[in-house]
Amino acid sequence: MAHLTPDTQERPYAQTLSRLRASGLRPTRQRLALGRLLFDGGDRHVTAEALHEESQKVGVSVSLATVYNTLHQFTEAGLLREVVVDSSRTYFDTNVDDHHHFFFEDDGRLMDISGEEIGIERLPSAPEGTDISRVDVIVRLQGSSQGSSGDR
Amino acid sequence: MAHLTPDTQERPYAQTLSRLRASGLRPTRQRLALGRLLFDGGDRHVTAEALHEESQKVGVSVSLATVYNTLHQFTEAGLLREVVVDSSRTYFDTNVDDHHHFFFEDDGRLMDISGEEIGIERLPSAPEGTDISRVDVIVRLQGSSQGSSGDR
DNA sequence: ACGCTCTTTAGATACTGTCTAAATTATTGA
DNA sequence: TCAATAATTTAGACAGTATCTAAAGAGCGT
Repeated sequence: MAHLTPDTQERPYAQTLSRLRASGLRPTRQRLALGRLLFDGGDRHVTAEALHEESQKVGVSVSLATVYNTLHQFTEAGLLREVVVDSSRTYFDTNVDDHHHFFFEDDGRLMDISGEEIGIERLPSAPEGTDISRVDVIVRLQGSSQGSSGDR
Repeated sequence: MAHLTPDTQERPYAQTLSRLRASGLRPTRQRLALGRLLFDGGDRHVTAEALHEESQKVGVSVSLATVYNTLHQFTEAGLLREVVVDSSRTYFDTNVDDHHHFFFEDDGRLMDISGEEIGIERLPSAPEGTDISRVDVIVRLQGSSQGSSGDR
């Protein structure tokens, strides 16, 4: 539990660099830049499009295809987790610990619910021949009256 | 609880007809046909594409646009529920009671988990200014070794 | 049957995401 | 350091799901 090393301030790419190495991914300019955006400064929920835009704003030129590639590679490497809450967008979560989500239906935002904050009892056993790969709990919310961050 | 009137055999469209009337939707040929496919014979999980194909197989000509329209209208009317488990497809569930789902990741099938079979404790309260519209629990499964019904 | 309104429809359009083949970049060994 | 090799990036084509448009068709009250 608890977050990993946040030596963020000092050597910006150190964290991402070691993660890439551990996953056998070459530390390219693009992956380092995206990794920095993703992993520096707390948990995040991003879509490919959003991350792509963000990287452009920060002045890093990365193609959309690479953003998709990278997000999937990071996911395979266990650095990210896919969250399915909206059938038109795929979200990636930098928090890969056991946890669940609030989903603000009004503006498409996600918020973590830590694994301890929620409990499931009487989970039925998996059908013959299958194994449970994950249990997702999504608490859908409506009526957000805060015109906060993410716009649409 | 328990399912609603299954006088299915006798007057095939009676059930759909009354549902349409109750929702203020005109009982058109298309809606009746789709309603029959959906509501006769137990709970179902369908995608728009699948329902479209199915209607063609049964010899009912319905455009894809109409299938989408109808599924959404039925959902608004509370006759169907949308289930989000896969970011590339939208599933519609004819079971609108409180319940959850098994999702077979291998073949994209869904299976209901009744509301009683699962229990949630310690649900965190909704953030300021929001209300919980629904809580979805998705139990993702892998390794189905049964080449049963739905193929892909 | 008439007319008003709701529905349906084909086809265009939008959008997310993937694929391809060529150019670029990282890595390795000399 | 340099070239050879392999991984990576990229633009643009492509695929799939879903929506939109405007015109034709069908239900319903009178």
